[in-house]
Amino acid sequence: MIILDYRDKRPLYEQVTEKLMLLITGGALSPGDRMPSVRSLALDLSVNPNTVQRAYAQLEQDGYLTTITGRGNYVSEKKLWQAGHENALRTQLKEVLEKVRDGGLSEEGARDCVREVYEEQGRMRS
Amino acid sequence: MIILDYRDKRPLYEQVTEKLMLLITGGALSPGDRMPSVRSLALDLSVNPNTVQRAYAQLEQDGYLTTITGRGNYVSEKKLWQAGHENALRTQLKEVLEKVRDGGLSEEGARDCVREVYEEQGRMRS
DNA sequence: ATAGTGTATTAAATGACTTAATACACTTAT
DNA sequence: ATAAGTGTATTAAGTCATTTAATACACTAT
Repeated sequence: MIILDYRDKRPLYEQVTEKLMLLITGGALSPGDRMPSVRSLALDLSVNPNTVQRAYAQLEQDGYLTTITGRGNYVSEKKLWQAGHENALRTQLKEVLEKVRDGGLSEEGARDCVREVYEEQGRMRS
Repeated sequence: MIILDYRDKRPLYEQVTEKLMLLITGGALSPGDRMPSVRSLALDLSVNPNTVQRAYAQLEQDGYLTTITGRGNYVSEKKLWQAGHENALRTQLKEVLEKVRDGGLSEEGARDCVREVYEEQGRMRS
């Protein structure tokens, strides 16, 4: 379900959080779907239950999951995370744009990057 | 000369490296200019000399500084870092673009962000 | 010679992350 | 009711990168 990258400098719980989020927003997991239990996912990833717990807690905080004690974690309705997700993406992009803009990259240069990256997506679909 | 942000999660040496780099690429420091000594900058920033040394070493590695043992660190000629700098900015931007693209942000959404951020720059100039 | 450079090394302190071992309350199925 | 499986919380220990501290050495300029 998930593959962890131990060369990545980011903490494990952050990787788990991000990958699960992508499975949800990408539609691989649908609203109402039950998530694997904290313990079982920890076993799958060869990771401590606390680490998975931390990821689940973050995902619930951000509206992607709804937790029911004793039952499990369930993917939330789209309306609960859609807006926040879109906003987070834009904020993330803008922060880097401000950084590279201050670093001297021209608006044209930035547009080039956008074009290249989204052309790349086109190739992936074919 | 530099103000450190202790709320920033990134290590100090990384902040110092980035800020000095911006002073160089931004033209506040010109090729040939002598940098403050490792010890004096460390005093200025209330930071350990090792931390400054690490920043200087990174800047030399990336071509922004030329080090002469016993004399000091000097801002390198533009040709030594110009290309690498431009490339680093593009790579940095592209990595985030791929991330938000995979997260579901449309190409139009990305273009909006570019427009907004560079409009912001226009306002700063006035 | 003396003072100021960059550089290197070793030791200790700090803090975030991770693992480990439990424990408890709740829900479901038997 | 009992047992198994949930989420949740706590405490302790270990790991690792970062940072500080204290030196030491080679080089350069005055």
